[in-house]
Amino acid sequence: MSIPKFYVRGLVFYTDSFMSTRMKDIARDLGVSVITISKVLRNHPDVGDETRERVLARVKELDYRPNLAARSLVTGRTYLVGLVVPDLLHPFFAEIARSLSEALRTSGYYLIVSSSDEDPDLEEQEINQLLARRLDTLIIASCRSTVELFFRIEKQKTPYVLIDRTLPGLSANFVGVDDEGVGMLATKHLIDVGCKRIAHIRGPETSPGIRRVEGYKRALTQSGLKVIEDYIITEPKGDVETRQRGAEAMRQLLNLKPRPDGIFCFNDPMAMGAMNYALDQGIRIPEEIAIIGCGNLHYDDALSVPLSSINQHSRRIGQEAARIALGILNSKIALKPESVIIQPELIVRRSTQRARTKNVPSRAKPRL
Amino acid sequence: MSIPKFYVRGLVFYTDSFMSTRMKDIARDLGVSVITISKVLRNHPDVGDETRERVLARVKELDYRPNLAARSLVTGRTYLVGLVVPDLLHPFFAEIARSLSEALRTSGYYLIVSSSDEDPDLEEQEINQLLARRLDTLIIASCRSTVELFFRIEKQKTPYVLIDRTLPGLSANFVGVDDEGVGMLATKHLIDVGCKRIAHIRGPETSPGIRRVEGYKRALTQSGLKVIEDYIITEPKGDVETRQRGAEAMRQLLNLKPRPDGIFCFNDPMAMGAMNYALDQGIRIPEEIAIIGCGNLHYDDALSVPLSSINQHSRRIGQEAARIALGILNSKIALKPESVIIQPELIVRRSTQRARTKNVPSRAKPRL
DNA sequence: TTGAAAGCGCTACCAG
DNA sequence: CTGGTAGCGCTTTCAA
Repeated sequence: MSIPKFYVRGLVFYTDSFMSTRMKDIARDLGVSVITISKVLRNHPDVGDETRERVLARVKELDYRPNLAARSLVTGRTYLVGLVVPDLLHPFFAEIARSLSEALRTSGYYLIVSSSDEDPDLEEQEINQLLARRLDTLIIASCRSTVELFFRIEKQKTPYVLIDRTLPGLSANFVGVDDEGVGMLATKHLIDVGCKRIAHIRGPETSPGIRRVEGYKRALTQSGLKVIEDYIITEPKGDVETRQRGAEAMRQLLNLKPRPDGIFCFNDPMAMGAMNYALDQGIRIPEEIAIIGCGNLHYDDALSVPLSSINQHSRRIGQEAARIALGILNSKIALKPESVIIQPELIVRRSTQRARTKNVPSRAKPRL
Repeated sequence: MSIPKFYVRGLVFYTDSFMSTRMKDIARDLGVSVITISKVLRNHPDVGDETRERVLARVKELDYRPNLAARSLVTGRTYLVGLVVPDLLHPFFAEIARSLSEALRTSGYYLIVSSSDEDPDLEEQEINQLLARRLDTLIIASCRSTVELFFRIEKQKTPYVLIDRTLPGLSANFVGVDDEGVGMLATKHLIDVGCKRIAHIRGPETSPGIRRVEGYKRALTQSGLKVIEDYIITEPKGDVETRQRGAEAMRQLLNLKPRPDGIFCFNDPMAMGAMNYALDQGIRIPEEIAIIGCGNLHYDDALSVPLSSINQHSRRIGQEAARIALGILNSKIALKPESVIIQPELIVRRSTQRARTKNVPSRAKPRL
């Protein structure tokens, strides 16, 4: 790189390579100013028709695209929204990523995704990176248990929306399902189908894990059933490697006396793991043990025993998060934090369909 | 914004808000030059220990992070890699995204993902965006059938790696499975378990779809079986809404006389759809019809009839793509395009386990 | 309708 | 070891 700059530029012009085109090059070619090019590219009205035509022609010819990093530097906007999730492979988050990306794209925003692997330190690193890149908004399904990081985000004036998980003591934009409702809905359903000894394989110490347990307990209490702590199995990393954890939890539950006859699992993969383990032990589902999960994943109805579940409406979570994010970005004034709580929906399949059923909502449609 | 700039900056200093910190601010506070700050932040050795300490202290105190957009503008590097896939929800691509992101992160690169929804025009738009952002590399599972777009990428001097799908007439970096091998492996397996009339629900007109058909035909021919065109069902968008398509294809196949007794499906969701439809019609699997898919998705062994499949090693695809991308980024000279062809692996489960089995490789491990 | 001047926040280069 | 000068590619403001 000891070649003087102007010489390099000279080469560009003749060899059509090495460095990429800039507005300056087009301006020189056409004998107009850089500003004019800039205006044309942003559809600014202050340009004569003929000039505009000529510019567009040359832009097309060179397949020119303005450098967005340079633009960002001036405008302070990156048109980039960051999404931080614990695990992209988890269909729940993949679906959110998908709907979010779709919704943002129509407004010209792009999504940059990162995975925290359910590790609070990694999450912090990722968020630091995203902050350094000056993203316009962050959308976060956080695995942190303290609010300090979020205060730091606020200090940088980067708007953010929490999804799926809230933090106590944090007044922020939030979109998620009513998790206590999830716990109640699932547990009440097990009670309705005649289960007497209902266990819960719970999730991690994030808000969904905590609230679903609360809902579970509340449903039991309301129906006059006792909460038995042995029936609550804790699986620390609820959204990672869940099938093995579900199986292990089921192993523990099967050793209890009396054995539970209904299990509400934190999520579907966990329920799948638990169910397979039980089936492998020769236990009949739902006759001996009824099982319900959460997430309503798309393969639930193709399982060896189709799995009852709670629909969390992940698609809507992404859409609502996008709506809030765009609202903030289009508003010149600071908006009050908004909370969108989505109501869960019970989906009944065979894994909870027992003889003594009463009060069961209409069946899920036959598969396909 | 009619407040004079210096006044605004003055406010910053006292109110700790409104605009974000810059190197200039820290330099002023400490009475050193901006350059010194920059050097400290990039671990440049040319800084005295005491100065370095003071800078780091202030940086920490202010929770300062350099503006990466500004840095990019100077260095010409964004430390951003773009991934373009047809569908993030598809576990195959989600897994690739995951492993890719993991591998890149350890070298300081970040991943920006976009979904093309299996739409060539959308894919082009997405790629244009990514090019405008001057990403350091692009990783693309393309749904395009012409190479013109890729020549344009090459003109911008943006290195790229194709994954999963190649294009005829394009000499580019590529990582993917040996798709003809996939077709042969699956079809041969069906032949080995005694199937005589083997159908194929094929994928789209991208290289995996095309090559798998070729492998299917070749396996038939090699075993002295005739290729019957009616037994090949075409499903245009193979990686989108696949279950419905699988079911529909199965409906067509069941109407044929004689009915096929073995089906190789382009991917697992399609196989799931096909299998469920057949089961709902009262057909016994694998006794009446054996089914094999491709992808070896994580729920395959929990299905009502556990699904035989071909493992495509998506994790490795991500890792290899990352390796190639990093190789390009760390090399000062232009490298020759590299091709990594991963060998597929047969996973046998119940959906192809028939009485007349011969020559069947060892069973998949019992679930969990 | 057009464009000159100024500057976004940072780093490369080279002189001291 | 330190820092001044110059400039990355673009937009903003305002004058012509």
